[in-house]
Amino acid sequence: MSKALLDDLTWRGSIAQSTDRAELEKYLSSPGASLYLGFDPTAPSLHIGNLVALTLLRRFQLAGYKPIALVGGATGLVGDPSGRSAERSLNEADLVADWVDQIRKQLEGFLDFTGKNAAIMANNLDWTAPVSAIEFLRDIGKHFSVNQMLAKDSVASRLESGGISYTEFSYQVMQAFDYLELFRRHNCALQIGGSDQWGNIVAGVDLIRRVEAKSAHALTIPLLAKADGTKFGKTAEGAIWLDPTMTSAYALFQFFLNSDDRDVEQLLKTFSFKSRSELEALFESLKTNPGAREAHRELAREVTTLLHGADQAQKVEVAAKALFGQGEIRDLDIETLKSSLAELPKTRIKKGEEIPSWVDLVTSSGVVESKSAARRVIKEGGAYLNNEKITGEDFTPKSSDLLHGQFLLLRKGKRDLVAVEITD
RNA sequence: GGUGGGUUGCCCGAGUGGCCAAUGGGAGCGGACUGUAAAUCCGCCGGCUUAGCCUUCAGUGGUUCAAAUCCACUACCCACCA
Repeated sequence: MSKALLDDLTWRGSIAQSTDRAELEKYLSSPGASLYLGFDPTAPSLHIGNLVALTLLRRFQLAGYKPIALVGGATGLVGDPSGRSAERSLNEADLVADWVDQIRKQLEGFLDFTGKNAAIMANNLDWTAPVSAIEFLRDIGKHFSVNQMLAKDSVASRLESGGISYTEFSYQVMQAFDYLELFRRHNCALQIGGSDQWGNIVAGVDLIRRVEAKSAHALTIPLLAKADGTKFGKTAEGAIWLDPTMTSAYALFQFFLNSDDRDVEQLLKTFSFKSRSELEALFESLKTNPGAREAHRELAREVTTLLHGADQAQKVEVAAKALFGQGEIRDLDIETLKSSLAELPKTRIKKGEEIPSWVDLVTSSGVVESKSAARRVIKEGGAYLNNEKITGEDFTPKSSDLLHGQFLLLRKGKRDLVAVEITD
């Protein structure tokens, strides 16, 4: 069981580093083995990058292990220096508390809290807040060597680039304390995380060995690297969020559908719960018939379904098909059109008001930043009304251009769509 | 504390009185090709009531017909010296 899982993870490229593999297998073979993964509240939602490790946690639960999802109500107040070239600015405590709630809800949707290996939700503020500074320094701090702390990547790189505050320097101790606490409370002896968390995780492994004289384990998953060298999950508009009010299901679907061919295999291995043979069939299709983008579509479909449900996933896929239409947009019946446009950003015009000129319409739709930019795009042939290229600057849409008398579909370039709706 | 250097458009970085909305590169955007991909090629890339006008080169004030470029002060950064 444990070996099969680890072999599968290895095939997926989901193991960056681990503590002794044989020992880890042994632990995973023991009854009731559990593992934990922590997230700090640094925003009101998790983002797609967080989903990498979260997916891994879910795999473990599906394989029969007990997952513990930890939200860093305490560590989020301090700030993790890992992967950061400069000091973080501290967030207000009540803001962080609010984010903890939001993230907790997202995590709850991702794991199963029933059954014999029901997931556990934890917040490190629960055990960190009651500890006094003196207790912390005597009981925990005493087990840490500053020499070793300084050697950690997260600290060493910061010492070279402008320094680090005592606050962030202490972060690894707090995370180690978390691991110790979960070890004590739930007998949890495996912590997983992104590969940037290795240093923080082994700090906990060391602490458990020193305090409890027991061995605990660490497993990290590689940070996703894109073929073009840019960071996964970031777009020009910002991060891809799991919260549908921050990144719509439609945008999420499009994000994955538009993946670089070279990245699709790794993305499927990372996020998909399909079997190895199913995935290999998709990789084959990617090679032999890349234009069909079957693998991209499955990827987009599966992630969207996982995060927003099958209904939503189905809807946005149908919408995308209709809007990028093989078919004629005017032929869509009103219901299909309406539900498709519902997935897009919207601009409204009051009924009875004149339809603005083409330049103004493109500007107010928000696909460009200024009128000058709108003029440029129009002149360059990048502005489309109802999927038809319109290059005339002095053009003004007429009421006969309205789809079903109340909608216009604007497009900038190949994929930037906006709906214009005439409202009462 | 002393001396010297720097602060330019999203980023890097040229420009040392007019020809500067400002060279070049990157990012971004549009087009062509294709597959809502990549690569490549072409174009764009401060704003506006767009053949013209307006506002930008850390900030403030000054010199000049004319300043990103000269002067003064302020703020921040860097280097060498103590």
